[in-house]
Amino acid sequence: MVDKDGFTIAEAVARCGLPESTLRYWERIGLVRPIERDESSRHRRYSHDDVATLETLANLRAVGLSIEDMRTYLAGARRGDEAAGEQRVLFEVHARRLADELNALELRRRYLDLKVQYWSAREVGDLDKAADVAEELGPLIRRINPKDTV
Amino acid sequence: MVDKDGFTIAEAVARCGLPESTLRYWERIGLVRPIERDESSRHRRYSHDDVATLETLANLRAVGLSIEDMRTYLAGARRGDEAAGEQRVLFEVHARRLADELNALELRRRYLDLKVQYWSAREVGDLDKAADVAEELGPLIRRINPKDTV
DNA sequence: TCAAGAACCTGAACCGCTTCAGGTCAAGCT
DNA sequence: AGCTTGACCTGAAGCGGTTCAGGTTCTTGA
Repeated sequence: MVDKDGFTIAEAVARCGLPESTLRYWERIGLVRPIERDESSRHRRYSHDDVATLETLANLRAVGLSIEDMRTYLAGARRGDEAAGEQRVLFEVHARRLADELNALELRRRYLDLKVQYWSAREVGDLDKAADVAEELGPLIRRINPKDTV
Repeated sequence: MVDKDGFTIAEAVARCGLPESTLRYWERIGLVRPIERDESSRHRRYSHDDVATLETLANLRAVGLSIEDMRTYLAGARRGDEAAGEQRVLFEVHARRLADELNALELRRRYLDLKVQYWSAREVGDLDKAADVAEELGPLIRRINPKDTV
């Protein structure tokens, strides 16, 4: 703890919650600008600013933005109010996508619950119940995977 | 429509809803057994059984099973009642995982909604509202990404 | 019957990372 | 000074597919 003029990669990881490998990868592909290096060791030294960016990107990734969308967002954030409309649209699109995913996920959870019940019934040899559950599965499957017509 | 002793890959796709590329990929890695070929053209001909397996796998993939889990499942399904306990556990694990994902997704949706509100406020120059929304974002971010301490 | 276009084929490259192998560097113990 | 341990480095390969390039084969309609 001598100079303290930058965070090590481990410290950056502790702050943004992303794996080291991802930090290196994002730098490699130019999503974040090249990180300064310690003169002697050539190890990365993250600035406060770098870490703030990573924190934001971590959230954006968590909600499902693609690399390209994150690039777009960063560019828009740099332009400020001028790009506010585009930023709003970007987030609206993803909010919408997430709402859809939420519905799909709820169905899938029900499907898995039924699968548990089905194999549970077979486990204890209750074939009547197994048949009942299998019948419940049919209509659900069609809603999960509409192409599945069986 | 001469012989009708098997489905073409396009027909299989229509039934299971998976992309062609995935069908070829799963065959390549041995998740599904090698599909019979038409003698003259070498094109794949899927049996009824093949298609039924693909339909099931499509559902399992949709709910998030890994390739390895799907292999395990197929092996268990072949063993029948004897493996019922293992199958139940497999599905319980995934049902649990999905329930957790559902909670996380709900939080993320709220995060995106706030992001929309934030940029919407900036778009119309309502800085007070933008600041209010930004303040609401803080605690939410900590719940989405606990490592994010800013 | 022959040419065009659709459907299919394979192998390789790409995506967004993660993992692994093999090597460098800094700090602490002996 | 030498040695170990741990953090860090790079480049390459792996994962689960998807996409693309380049080449057959099937179908169809003029």
